Amino acid sequence: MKLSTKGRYGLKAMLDLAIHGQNGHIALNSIAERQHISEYYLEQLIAILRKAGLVESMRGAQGGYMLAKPPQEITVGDILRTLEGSLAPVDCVMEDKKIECLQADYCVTKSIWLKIRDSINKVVDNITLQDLVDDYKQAYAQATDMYYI
Amino acid sequence: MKLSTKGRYGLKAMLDLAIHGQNGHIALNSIAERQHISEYYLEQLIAILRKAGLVESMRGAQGGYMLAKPPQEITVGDILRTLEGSLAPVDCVMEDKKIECLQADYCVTKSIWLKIRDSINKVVDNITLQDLVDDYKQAYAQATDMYYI
DNA sequence: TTAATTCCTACCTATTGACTCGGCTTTCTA
DNA sequence: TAGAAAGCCGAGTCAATAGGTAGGAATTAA
Repeated sequence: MKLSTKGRYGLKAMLDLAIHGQNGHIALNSIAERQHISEYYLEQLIAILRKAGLVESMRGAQGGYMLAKPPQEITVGDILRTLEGSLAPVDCVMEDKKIECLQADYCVTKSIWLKIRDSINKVVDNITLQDLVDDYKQAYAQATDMYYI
Repeated sequence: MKLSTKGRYGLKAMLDLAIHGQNGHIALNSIAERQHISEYYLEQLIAILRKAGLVESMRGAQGGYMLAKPPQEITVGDILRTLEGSLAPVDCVMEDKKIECLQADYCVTKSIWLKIRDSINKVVDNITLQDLVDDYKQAYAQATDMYYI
């Protein structure tokens, strides 16, 4: 029941963009450096976020990435589900599942998995990037660098 | 963020014991057969549950397993945490973690992970095996077999 | 034109999940 | 008291996945 680095790194990168990318694009390598993430690996993660419409890119010199929407319109849930897939604890209660379980009507544990899924979604859908930016600014009122996310 | 088969199979086995093991011990192979789980694999899982004090065993002919406590005193959380470890989404908020994260005071995402962990625990700690037995009996009022857990 | 940057695809490697197996020990029962 | 029926234990296997590397093509500002 662990989140992978995809979700954690991706959230770090998005928060980095929310903090440092208010005007103009940010190069991937500067995000990777600040957040101590492999640049090559982050490249793959941010491609997923781009295809999901959460970040915008600009190619070429002075290019980079920025948030596609204001940070108060991007939730932690958007980011985590984009990178991790459904946060359901078992496949049978994934939001986007194709095949309905034949035993669903008789299954007594399905309700447990549903409750877990919904409680996780409730948490992550009620925290926006702006909330995290605010927390960050409060914690670092006098600091200059952001290492700790 | 998926539960492994350890947690799912273990819960199935415990529910099987709660339903079929009211008087006397149940042989592992009969649980495995009813629940469609590899007997050899289940052996390893039930060993963990035994060491955690959730089931009791009896060796030798006519031996087997039974719940160590009444089903209303065993929660889904007890079972899942025994088999999966902490249900925390990241290591830094595991209940039993040894090393305190040095950046904990400054970390803005830690509060997210804590909320997720606590919301999962709240769900699973408030469902007992007896609750599941009741659900099962209601769903199967007229059925004889239990395949679907 | 060139340097900086994203985009895309393929590849690698260690770890883990999910079993499988063999042999030993214990205990009931005939 | 022998033998069958169970649990106990440790090792081995195999495929999938996580996490990361790498190379080169395309794009764009200066």
